[in-house]
Amino acid sequence: MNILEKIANELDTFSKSERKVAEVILSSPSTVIHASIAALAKQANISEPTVNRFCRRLDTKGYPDFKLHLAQSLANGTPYVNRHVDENDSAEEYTSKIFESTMANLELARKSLDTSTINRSVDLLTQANKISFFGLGASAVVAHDAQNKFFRFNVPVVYFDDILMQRMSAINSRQGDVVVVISHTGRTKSLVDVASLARENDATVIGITTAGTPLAKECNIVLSVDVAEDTDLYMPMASRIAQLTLIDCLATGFTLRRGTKFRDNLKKVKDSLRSSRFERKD
Amino acid sequence: MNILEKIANELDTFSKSERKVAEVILSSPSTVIHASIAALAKQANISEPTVNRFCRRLDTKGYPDFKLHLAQSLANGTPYVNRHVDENDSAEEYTSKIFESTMANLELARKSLDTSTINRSVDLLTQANKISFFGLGASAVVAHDAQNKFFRFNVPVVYFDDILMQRMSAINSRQGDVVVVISHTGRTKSLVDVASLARENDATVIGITTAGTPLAKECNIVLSVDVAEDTDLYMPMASRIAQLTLIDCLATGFTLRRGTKFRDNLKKVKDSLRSSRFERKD
DNA sequence: CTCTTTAATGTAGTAAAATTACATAAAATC
DNA sequence: GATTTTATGTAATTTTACTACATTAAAGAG
Repeated sequence: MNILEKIANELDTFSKSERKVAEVILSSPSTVIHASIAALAKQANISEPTVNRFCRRLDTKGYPDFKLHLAQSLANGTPYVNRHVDENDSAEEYTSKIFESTMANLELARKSLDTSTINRSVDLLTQANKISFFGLGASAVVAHDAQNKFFRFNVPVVYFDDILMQRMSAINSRQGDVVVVISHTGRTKSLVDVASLARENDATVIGITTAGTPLAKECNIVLSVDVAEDTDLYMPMASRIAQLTLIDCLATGFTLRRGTKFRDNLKKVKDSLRSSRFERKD
Repeated sequence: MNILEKIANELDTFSKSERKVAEVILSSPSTVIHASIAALAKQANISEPTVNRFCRRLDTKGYPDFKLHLAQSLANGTPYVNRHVDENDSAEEYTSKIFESTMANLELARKSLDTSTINRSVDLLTQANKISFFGLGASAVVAHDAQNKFFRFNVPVVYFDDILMQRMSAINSRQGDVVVVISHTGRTKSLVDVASLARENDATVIGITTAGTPLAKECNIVLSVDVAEDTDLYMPMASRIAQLTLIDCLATGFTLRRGTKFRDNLKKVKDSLRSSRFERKD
């Protein structure tokens, strides 16, 4: 609970002197956070230890700690939460809600991610002869993005959002190839099949999906991304953003593993685009 | 401005020792607010007065005052800041940094977005006879995602990441069509051409790009998304996430504008996928 | 009402934390 | 390579917070 509210609540459990301090604090908390214990004691016409005792009574370590709590109360923190868009929301409102829930979900996803698994995946990706990214629907977008990133690394990389191409590609895979299968639900039959086909052909299968799903069971490694389901809008939103950010992590891990020289190469790739662009005038 | 963001922003104006303090603070701000100046100095391997000077440089009265500001920043929503990935980062570290900068950039993007422009764009999209999404490279991914979303709305929607198809499609557009052109830099020549062609053919052109760029000048409406440039890694990361979230907003605005009955339809679309999936057992 | 007990508050001293002044080292400039 | 400027550290000082103890006020028992 907010410490200011707490003071207001417990006002009648305080002793006479403590109440004096409370009054001063409640009347201008923003002044108090910049005052020393002596200044506050003087303003409330009580002694310094009384202020100190007052702070302890409120479950803080002492006066400085109390001021910290007070400062936080004043900043009226609204942490990002998953607020659902409402029927009558204005553009302002639904924009805020969407951005905030996206952030809240990224936070969630980050906490659920296992970095050692990311590390192992990066290992496999750097050693791969060929990398394939498969997804359907919203996850196709993620696969598409992954291709765009890994393509820059000058490694053989393909992406398919077509079931038949995915199957053919999976059947043609071999030891040393890495197949990344992306599906939030982890229940899309054809993708589960593709994962299983790829494994039968000795490819390493990395799944970007939810843990415990049929797809997860077919994979060598599962990168599970937990997000709150966006059930209200009937289309994938936060899940794919989390997946894309995970792709960023894999790509970044890849470049770090490859060392400095490799990154100079990336710069070249970027620079090669220059002639297709209008010059910057500033 | 939030003091954490400020530290992150001014990171390169700091001296060697000051940067050490900054790193420690950024990596776990919530610990710092409970630490004494001596403890912080020790952790950063520098002397106490250096910490003090660091605090003053950030326009605070001294260390205790600095902690107060820090506490407020932490309460104030995001402790997320844009930290660059470092050469020797572990998987744990770069994952955190990437997720956090993505969140920080989403926050930035949200602030820079003009909701009335979003509202106008939604107006145009709901009234459009046909919607086209064009992008190249990383922005092609965004266009791809947009198609995936708007397709569910049962409106004529196309997406191209092929210059020729984009041109042909632009030339065939007409009054009442909406063309959404996506480019973070806003300087990709062929996309600027496409925007211009579409306008010559009386289509309405919405640009998802940075304000003031050549592309922005060719558009009827510009949805500008400001993010800190991710110059260090030579590939687009945060910018496309912000663009995708903007697409979510447009799609959400679209469904809200269309009313309840329309959303029942969305549910049908989602349900139609069921037979392609394994049943959930729980 | 007075004595005893308990709780509340204050005083003075102590410890800890932050800051200052100065010295030294490192970097930048000539 | 010398000189100036800037950055950093050491040690002393000051400020701030806290502790132990003393005093006072309040509550309860006879």
